[in-house]
Amino acid sequence: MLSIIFKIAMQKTFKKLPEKKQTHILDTAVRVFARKGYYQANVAEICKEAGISNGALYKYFKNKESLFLSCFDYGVDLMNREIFARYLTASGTVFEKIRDVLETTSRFAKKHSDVVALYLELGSVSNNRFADVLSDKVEKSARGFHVELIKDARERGEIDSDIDINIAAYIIDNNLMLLAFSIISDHYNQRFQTYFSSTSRELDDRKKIDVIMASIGQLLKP
Amino acid sequence: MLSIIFKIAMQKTFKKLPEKKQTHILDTAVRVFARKGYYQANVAEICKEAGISNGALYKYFKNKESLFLSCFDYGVDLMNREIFARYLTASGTVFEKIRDVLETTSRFAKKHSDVVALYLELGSVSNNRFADVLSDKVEKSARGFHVELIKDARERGEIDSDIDINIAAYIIDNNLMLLAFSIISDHYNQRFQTYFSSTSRELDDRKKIDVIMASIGQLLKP
Amino acid sequence: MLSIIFKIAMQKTFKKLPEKKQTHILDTAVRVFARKGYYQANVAEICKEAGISNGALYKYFKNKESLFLSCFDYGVDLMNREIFARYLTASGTVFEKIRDVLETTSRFAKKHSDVVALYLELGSVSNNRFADVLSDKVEKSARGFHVELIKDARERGEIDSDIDINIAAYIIDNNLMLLAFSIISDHYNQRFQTYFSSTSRELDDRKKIDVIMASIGQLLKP
Amino acid sequence: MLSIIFKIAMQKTFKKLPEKKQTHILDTAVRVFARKGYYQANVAEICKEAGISNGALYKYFKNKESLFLSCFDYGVDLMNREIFARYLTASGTVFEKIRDVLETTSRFAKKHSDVVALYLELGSVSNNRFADVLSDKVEKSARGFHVELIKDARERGEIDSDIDINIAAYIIDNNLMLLAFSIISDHYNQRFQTYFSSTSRELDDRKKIDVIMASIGQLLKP
DNA sequence: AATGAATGAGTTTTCATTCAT
DNA sequence: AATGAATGAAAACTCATTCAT
Repeated sequence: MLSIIFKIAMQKTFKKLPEKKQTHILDTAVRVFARKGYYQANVAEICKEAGISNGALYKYFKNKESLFLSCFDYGVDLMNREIFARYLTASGTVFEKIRDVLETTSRFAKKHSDVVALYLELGSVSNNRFADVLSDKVEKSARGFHVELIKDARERGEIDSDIDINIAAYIIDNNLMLLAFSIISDHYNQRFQTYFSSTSRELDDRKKIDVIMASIGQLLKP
Repeated sequence: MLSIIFKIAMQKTFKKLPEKKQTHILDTAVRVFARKGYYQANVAEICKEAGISNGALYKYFKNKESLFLSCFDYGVDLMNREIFARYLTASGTVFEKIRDVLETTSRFAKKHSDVVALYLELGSVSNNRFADVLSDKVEKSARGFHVELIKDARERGEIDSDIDINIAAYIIDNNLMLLAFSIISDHYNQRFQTYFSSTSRELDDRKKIDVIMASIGQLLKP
Repeated sequence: MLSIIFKIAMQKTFKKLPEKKQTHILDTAVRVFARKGYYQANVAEICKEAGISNGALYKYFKNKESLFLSCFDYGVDLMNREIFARYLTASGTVFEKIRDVLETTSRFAKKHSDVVALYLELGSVSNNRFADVLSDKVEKSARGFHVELIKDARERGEIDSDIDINIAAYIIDNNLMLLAFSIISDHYNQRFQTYFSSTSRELDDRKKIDVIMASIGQLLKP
Repeated sequence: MLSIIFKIAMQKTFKKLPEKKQTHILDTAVRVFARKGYYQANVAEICKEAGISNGALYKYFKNKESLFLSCFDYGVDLMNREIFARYLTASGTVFEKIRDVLETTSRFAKKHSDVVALYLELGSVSNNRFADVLSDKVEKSARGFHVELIKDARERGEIDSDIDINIAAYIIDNNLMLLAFSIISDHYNQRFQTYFSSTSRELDDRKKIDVIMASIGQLLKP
C-alpha cells in the first residue's frame, strides 16, 4: 500500500500508469538519485534511462523534488517489506533473529544499494528540508519492529531483564544502519575497516556481522 | 601543524596570507559547504561572503575540490584539537571521561556545526570520491584516542576485562558521531527523538548524553 | 551528401532541423569562426547572431569543437561543389581549364571568404589538433581533381610528357591556395603585392591570375 | 640592428636590460606564442618561464600585443640572419644555392620552429590587424634576396633567359615558405604527404627538398 | 496523453592588466 | 626598478522546466 507522502508527491496521471511502468520509472529514478545524489542527478538522464520523455515525467511528478520524495517513499516501503518482514518469519533466539535481520540487511544493501543510498542522503544537512516529511515515517516503523523483538525476548528471559527497551532498540537500529551504510558508502566502509581489519585484508560482510553480533551480545546478554 | 592534505590542496599564495585572513576564508567556505553540500555550494558565493574576488580564490586553491579538501582538513584539525584533546586532560573514571568527551562533542557540534556537517557530507555516496583521501585520516585519529582510553581503563579494572578493545572503541565512536549528527541534522535528531522522547517533549542534549552513557555503561560494566 | 566527420560532429537534433535553419546556423558559425579564429570565437555570439539560444546550440553540437568541425566540413563540401566541379564542366585546353578554376576560386574566396578563412586557420600550429581529422579529407579530394586534369592533358599532348604528375598537381594546388589566401588575408595579399605590384597600384585579382597562369605555363609547356 | 617596429613596441626599460636577458625573454615569449597561438598564449606563463615577474613584463612591454610584435620582429631578424645570409656565402650554380637555402630553411624550421610558427600565425585572418605592420617588412627582405639570385643566374646563363624575375622569385619563396610550414604544422605536412608519399612511408625533409628542387628545375631550366 | 525541442539563468574557471609595497 | 597579489569581466557549458505540436 502506498503511503501518504507518495500519494501527494505524484500526480494522478502517474497512478493511472500500469504498475510495471510505475515501478520501472521509480527504480530508474532511485538508481540515478543514489548514484549522483539529489542535486547532481539529472532529470533528463532519468527520463532517458526510464525510456520516457521529459515532458511525460513532468506530467507524472510536479517537479524534481516530488520525484525524489516519491522515490524515497518507494524505497522505504521496499526496506520495510524486505528487511523487517524477517522479524515476523525468523525463528530461534533473539540473537538468531537479529543475525538473520543483519544478514537480510546486508543482502538488501547489496541488491538495493540505491535505496540505502537515498536513505543515507536524507541525513545530510543540505537535505534537512526533506527530513521533516520523511524521517519520522522511516524511523517509527523500524522502531516498532525492534521494540517488539526486545519485549518478546525479555519475556522469554533471553536477555538481561534490566535492559532499557528503547536503548536496546536504538542500538540494534544503529548497527543495522551502519552496516548498510558500510556496504554502499566508501566512507562508512573505511570506518569499519579502520576499527576491525587489523591486517590489510578487507573485512567482508560476514565478519562485519560477527563484530556487530559480538557487540550486541555484550550488551544484551543476561 | 597543518596536515598533509591541507598542504597539498592549497597553494603557496594562500599560506602566505595573514593567518586571520586564511581562517576567515576557510571558515566562510566551511559554512557554505556545510549549508549547501559540496555540489550545491557556489564558489562565487563563498568568495562574496569571504570578501575576496573570484580570481583570488583560484590563486589560493587549484579549484573547488581543492578548496573543499582544505576545508575538510581544517575542520578535522579543529575537531581533533577541541574534542579529543579532552581525553588527555579529562580526569576521573573512564565513564567520567567519556561523558566529558560527549559533552565537549555536543558543545563543538553547536559551535562548529559546519564542520560536523562537512564530516556528515563525506559519508554520502555522491562523495565517495573524497572518501579515499579523507576518511582514513579522520577515523585513524579518533580510533587512536578511543583505544588508548579503553586500554587504560581495562588496566585499572574499571571495565570488563573480556571486552574487545576494537568493539568498545567503535561503539564509543558511533555514539559520539551520532550525537554530533543529531545536533546538526534534522534527520538524525528526529531519529533520536523517535527512540527516546516518549512524550512530545524534545529530548535535549543532556538527555541524549544520559541515554548514550546508559548504553555505554551497559556495554562496558565489569 | 554529408561526409563522415560531419555526421559524427553534429547531433541528431541538428539533422532534424529544417535544412534552411541548419544552413543558417552553420553559415553564422563559419562567419564568426572565420572572423575571430577558433579560440577567440565566442559561442554566445554565434548563438545570438544565429538567433538561437545557448542551450539549443549545445543540443545541436556536443561542444565548441564539434561545431567547428561541422563548420569546416560544411565549408569543404561547399568548396568541392563550387570549385572542383568546374573541372568536370570546364572545356578547352588544360590551361583554359586551370584559368577557369582559378577564376572560380577567386569568386568563391570573395563570396565565401569565411570558408577560406577557416581553411587557412587550419594550418596554424595552434590548430594542429584538428589537422589529423581534417587535412587529409580536404587535400585528398583536391589532389584527385588535379591529377585527373594533368593525366588527361598529358594524353592529349597539351603538356610536357616528362612532367611528374604529383609535382604538377601540387604546384597547381599551391597556386590555387595562395590565390584564395591572398584574397582574404591581408598578409598573403601583401605578399603578392610585394612581388608583383611594381608601382603602388594594387594588383587586382585578374592580374594575380595572369601571374599565376604565367608561372604554370612556364612549368607545364611542352 | 633592431628594426623600427621593435623599437616602438618595447619600452625603454627593456632596452636597458642586459642583452642576454632581453634575448632570454624574447626567446621564451616566441616559444609560448608559437606553441599556443596569440590568443591562447598566457602572459603569466611567459613570465614564469622567463623567470620574471608579471609586473616586470608590463614595464618592458606596453601590453600583450606589443610583446607579440616584438617577438615577431625578433624572429624575422633571426630568419634573415640565418637563412638569407646563405645566399651571400653559398657558392655553385643557382640550383646548388637554392638547395643550400632550402636545407638551411629546413634546419632553421627545426631549430626555431617557434619563429616559423609565428610567421605562419601572421597569415591567419584573425591576425589581419598585424599584417599591416609586419608583412611588408618580412616579404620585402626575402624578395630582395631571391631577385638578386635570379638576376645573377640569368646573367650567367644558368636559367632560361625568358623567365620573369618576379615570378621566379615568388615561386622560390612559396616553396621555401611551404617547406618551412610543412615542418612545423601538421596540416601543411599532411598536405605534402598527400601529394608525394605514394606508400604509407612518411616523406622526410630530404625528400621534400628533392621534390621542390625538381619543380624549380622544371621551371627555371633553359 | 505524450513528446522533445527550446530556454536562459547560473556554474566553474581563466587571464590581461594594475598597483601597493 | 621589481614584485606578485588582486581584480572582475568573460567564456564554455549545464539543466530544470515549459509548451507547441
